[in-house]
Amino acid sequence: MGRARTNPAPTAPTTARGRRTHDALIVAGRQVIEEHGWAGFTPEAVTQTAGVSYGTFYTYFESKDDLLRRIVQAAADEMITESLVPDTLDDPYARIVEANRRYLAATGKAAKVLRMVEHGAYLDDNLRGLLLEIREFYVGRGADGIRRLQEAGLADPDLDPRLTAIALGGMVEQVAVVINELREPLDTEKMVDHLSRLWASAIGLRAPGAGRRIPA
Amino acid sequence: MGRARTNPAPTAPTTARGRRTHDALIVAGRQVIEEHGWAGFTPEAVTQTAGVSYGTFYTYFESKDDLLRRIVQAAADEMITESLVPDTLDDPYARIVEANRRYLAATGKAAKVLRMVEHGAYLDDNLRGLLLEIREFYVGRGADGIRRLQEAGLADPDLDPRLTAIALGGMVEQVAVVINELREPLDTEKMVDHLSRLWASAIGLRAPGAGRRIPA
Amino acid sequence: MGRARTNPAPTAPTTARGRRTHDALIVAGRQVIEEHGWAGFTPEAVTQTAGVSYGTFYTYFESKDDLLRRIVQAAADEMITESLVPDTLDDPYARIVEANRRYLAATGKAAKVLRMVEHGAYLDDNLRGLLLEIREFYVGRGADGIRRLQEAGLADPDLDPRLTAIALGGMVEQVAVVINELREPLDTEKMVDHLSRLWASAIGLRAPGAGRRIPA
Amino acid sequence: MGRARTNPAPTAPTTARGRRTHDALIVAGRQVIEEHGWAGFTPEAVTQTAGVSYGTFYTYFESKDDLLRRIVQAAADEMITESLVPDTLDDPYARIVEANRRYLAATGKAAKVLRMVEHGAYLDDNLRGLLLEIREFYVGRGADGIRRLQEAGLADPDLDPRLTAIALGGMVEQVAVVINELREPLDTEKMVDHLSRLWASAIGLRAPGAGRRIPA
DNA sequence: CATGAATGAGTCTTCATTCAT
DNA sequence: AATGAATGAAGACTCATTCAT
Repeated sequence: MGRARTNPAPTAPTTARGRRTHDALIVAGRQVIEEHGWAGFTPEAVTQTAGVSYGTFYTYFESKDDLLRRIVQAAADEMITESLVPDTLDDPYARIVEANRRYLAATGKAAKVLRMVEHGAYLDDNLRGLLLEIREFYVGRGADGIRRLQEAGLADPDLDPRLTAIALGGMVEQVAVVINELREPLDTEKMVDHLSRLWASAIGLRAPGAGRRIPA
Repeated sequence: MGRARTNPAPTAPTTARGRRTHDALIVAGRQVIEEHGWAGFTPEAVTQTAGVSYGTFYTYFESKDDLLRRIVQAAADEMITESLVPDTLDDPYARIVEANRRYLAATGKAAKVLRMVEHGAYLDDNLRGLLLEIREFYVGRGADGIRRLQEAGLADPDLDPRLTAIALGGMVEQVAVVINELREPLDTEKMVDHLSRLWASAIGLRAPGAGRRIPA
Repeated sequence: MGRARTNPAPTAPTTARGRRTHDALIVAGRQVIEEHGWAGFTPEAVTQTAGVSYGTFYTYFESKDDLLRRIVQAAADEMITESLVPDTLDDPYARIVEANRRYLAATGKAAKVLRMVEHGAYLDDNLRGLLLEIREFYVGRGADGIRRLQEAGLADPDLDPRLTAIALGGMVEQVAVVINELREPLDTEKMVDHLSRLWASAIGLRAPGAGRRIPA
Repeated sequence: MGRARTNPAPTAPTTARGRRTHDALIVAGRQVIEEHGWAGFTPEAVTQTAGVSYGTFYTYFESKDDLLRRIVQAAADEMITESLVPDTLDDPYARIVEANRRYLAATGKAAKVLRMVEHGAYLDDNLRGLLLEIREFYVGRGADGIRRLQEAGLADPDLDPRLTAIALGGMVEQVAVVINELREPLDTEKMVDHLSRLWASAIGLRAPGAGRRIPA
């Protein structure tokens, strides 16, 4: 982390055994960081969990941060994949519900790592970039959705789609944090319901035909 | 070896000089943590910034964590004080606007420390407690406001006040983070407007007499 | 901050090199404590004496006290082993002479460490325990010997074996201190002779057949 | 303790107030060392116990060791004074009993400090000198007594008075340690009786007229 | 490739002593 | 004289990284 490096730069593993060790380290790294947090995330702990020797760590990773970045990247990919709402779902409100449900679920698995890593984000530009990418994915998706609804006359046209997406996305994100980390005992399904109704009301979502704004 | 602590337990300074040094250390501590983050927050950095010798740190603080707690406590107090909305403000929507404006402003000054410290919250119960207290203040205040509006027939009675406060409070909190840390160039006043409109619409806030409260 | 220990808990070395370093540290530790006393016994001094880097200390020992305990344990074992009087020696007086001679000799090698460590004994329960064990070994052995002589009608039956062993054992112990530490120039062999005669007379040891046991 | 000194050398207090403070510090020092041991013996603790400010310490004492020396000197004087056996006591055995009783008693009050200080004796020549002086007092007195008894035909003439005094004096000294520090629950009066009988038997003390060696 | 020992700068904390008031 | 704040060298321990085998 800032020392000049004289070590051979790790190369992509060429043998099957190498691949296995490499992957085992990533899995172990994630497990360690989830179970013991940032402070417990040491090469020693990771290699021990992976069942390999200490030195092997630097055969595959340039540094602790290198492994961390890979873990975060994997967690981010996973989270985004799991958050995708199928195109087949047409009803706007149903899409909101589904997006929220999936976000809270995805978050339960991957966001632990992401949150834990946020501290590091103040120091490492690569990590900061990764986190921004994830955020951008959600904000962009939210903004697109809102814009489409506005164009369809289903949402308040005075709202700036991006600002609105940042705000409402933040709402869901923060609730995920509360659920997953502060362990306030919340009923997830009830929360999904509230989040969705709040989101819909906030943008003035109107059912195409009906007078009722929000389905009871 | 289990040696008992023999060092003077820090006491409140009795002389003016002592008071000055003590305060300088708290100021320096906050500055250091804001500029260099948790990782840069060392007794050495703090004393150097304050222009005193290393040992002086322990004249006033039991430990690094002791200072940290005081800084966080001060930041929390400051933040909450600055967030209070005057009782003289009666109009519900105006209160929402004011609360949001103040929150974003307070956050700009104090939340930097709080955010930076959140990582520590995974480890230290005192800090975690402090952060939870702050959150509880905002959640409680939000929930009370919503409940009152519901009782006055001005807000959607189907919403659980606490869940709603957590969600909408989270929205504002997260936006504050985005503004203050990720430095996405956002127009704060415009954001206050959006947050307030979203919050109001979300809970279905209705002007007592008029048909629609939110300006089109 | 209550960070959990993340450093590798020292394990027994698995390689020859590791064994060598480990042993070198123990040897160096004993040397340091003998030459510079408790106050000079620092990880830095020990590693420098052993010719390894500072950090290596903690590869093998959990703490300074950990090494200290091992040194003391080794010294204690060594001392007790060297103090054993062969069972083949039958004559009671000859056994007393032999025990004293061996004690003074053993003490010359090991007691330096033990004495130096006594100060620590006021603080650390493990060390205190070790020292008590050693004392108990000698007191127990002495008391047994006296009891047997009493039963054989060879020693004053009015003496409490344990009290007597504590007293006479203390005599030999203290003389060892004087010889080894205060460096009063004493003729060891002459001292052994005196100690043995005093011990024998004190318990009223009588040769089975003869009138007086102690040579005039 | 080895640093060049630039402080004004403390002078003997001239005012009554100064005298009082000076004495209070010595008393407090002894109390601290007895209650909290060597490790707790800090200028801070001493001044606090004496109820004066930290800096006052160096008004009266050059250093921590300076105070320590004065404490030890006082304890030594006290111990020796209390150990004196009145000249009016004529009977040799009674004198032995009295000397042992007084030694154990004196030791209970003063030896705590002395023992605790022995560690320092390895470092500081002044202290070592003080301890040697005390020892010499007892050894000399013991040797004189033995010599007189030998000259009176009451003790084994083959014993070297000095070696014997060292040995038997060591016996009593060590027993005092056991009683006072290791807190083996021993009946002091019974121990005095044993020590005296052992001492008398050891030197072959004979009652002037009688055949019995040791009075029952 | 794997192993595990070695490295040493860095961290927090202590405390005898000095100094300004 | 007294006060109590200031000093800073030194101590124990950590841990990311390197290296010999």
